[in-house]
Amino acid sequence: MKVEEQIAEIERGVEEIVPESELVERLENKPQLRIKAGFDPTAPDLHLGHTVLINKMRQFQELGHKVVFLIGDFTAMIGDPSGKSATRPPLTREQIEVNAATYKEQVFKILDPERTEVRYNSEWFDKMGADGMVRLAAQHTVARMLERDDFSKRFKGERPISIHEFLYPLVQGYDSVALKSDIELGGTDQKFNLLVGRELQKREGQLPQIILTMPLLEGLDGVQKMSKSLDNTIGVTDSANEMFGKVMSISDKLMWRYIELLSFRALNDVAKMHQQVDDGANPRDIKFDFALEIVERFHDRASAESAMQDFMQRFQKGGIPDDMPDVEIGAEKGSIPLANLLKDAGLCQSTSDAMRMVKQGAVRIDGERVEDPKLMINTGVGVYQVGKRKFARITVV
RNA sequence: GGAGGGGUUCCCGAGUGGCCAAAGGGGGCAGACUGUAAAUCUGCUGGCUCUGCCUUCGGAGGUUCGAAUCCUCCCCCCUCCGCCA
Repeated sequence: MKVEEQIAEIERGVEEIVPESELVERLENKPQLRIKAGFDPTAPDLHLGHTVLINKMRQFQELGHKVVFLIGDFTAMIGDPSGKSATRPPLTREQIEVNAATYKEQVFKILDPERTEVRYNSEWFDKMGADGMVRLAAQHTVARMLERDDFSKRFKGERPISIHEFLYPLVQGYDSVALKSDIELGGTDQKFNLLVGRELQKREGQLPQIILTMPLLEGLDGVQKMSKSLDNTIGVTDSANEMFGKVMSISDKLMWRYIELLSFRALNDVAKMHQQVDDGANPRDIKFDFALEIVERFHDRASAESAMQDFMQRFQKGGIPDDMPDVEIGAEKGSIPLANLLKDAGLCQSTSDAMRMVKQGAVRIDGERVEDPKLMINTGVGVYQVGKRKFARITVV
């Protein structure tokens, strides 16, 4: 593929390329580039936000380049200070290994294993030793470190910065030296760390990597970045039904952002979708297509279609889903008040909550709305529903 | 070390003796409507054996008929000054 064509593909969705001129040059001179992207195995689960970067890696693979999936098992022990004011608790070796294994498994749903090199940065750091670390630390000045926004804010604000936090960018930068990367991908919050990599490579006499930053994906709320702690994620291990529903729940506006960063559809396809909506098409149908694409990526086509069927059944027709949890609840006197039953079955958080739900008209038994929370339920089976999303087949014994 | 400010329900944040399970906002949930778990509107949002009762406002005591609100001690956070350099 011609360099100009590659550039157009590479720029898709990207926040910033530093410096762009070098990218052109590098592509012209070297047919297969080494693309590095590092991940700290600090949390066990990946979500769609993480996949923005992985999608970009895949794109490079499709253009014929070599991707290095770097697992920061050494770095995980430091904890990335980017944008943070608090220190993370250190992880044990075992936790890191478990997380890393999960990452690999998930990531290859997107990446081509043939064109991926999986590396661990403990490979070189375990051997480096204290003297090596000191030499590395000598490569950078405190003044340069303090150029970083979060550090300088903390410094000016007289908040603590631990010495080891200064090491993080250096360590990440050294990874680029060890891997001889041509390009490093990262989120916009990683820009400083990525630039340190360039710096260190220059000092080592290597051609400095070009850095390419990707935006941080907004979470389901549409405002804050997708993050487990904000509980606004779509996890790559979410069930097909859950994933489909979550995609359908994003607003019509946010949908375009997701499509831009997560869909593999060609750019002119996306332009067509915009046109269709402008011409009066229902954005819901665009979302259906997109949800199918995403669910298929992490499950398979059949599950995606069945998730769509289930979604329509439940929300468009107000029907009852095919599979739901079966619960058995014991009633000591042969009957049990409805509110208590709902709590015991896990459909409501507390009996007070159950009372509220019933009063608000959210509870149905076998499709019939009930209004009395104190209704005594006798032994037998029934399909209980709280709201549109929570169902259980409850057997009272 | 000195002076001051602050810790409130999931989060932010009001409340300075009773009308406070605690304003307002956010988030969440539910209902209506719809084109979807979009948007919009409305309601709910500590627990329970639920027209009543119980527990909650950093912690422990105390004053009072009655305390998130007053007093005492303790813990934690922030600001300014000093010490140090």
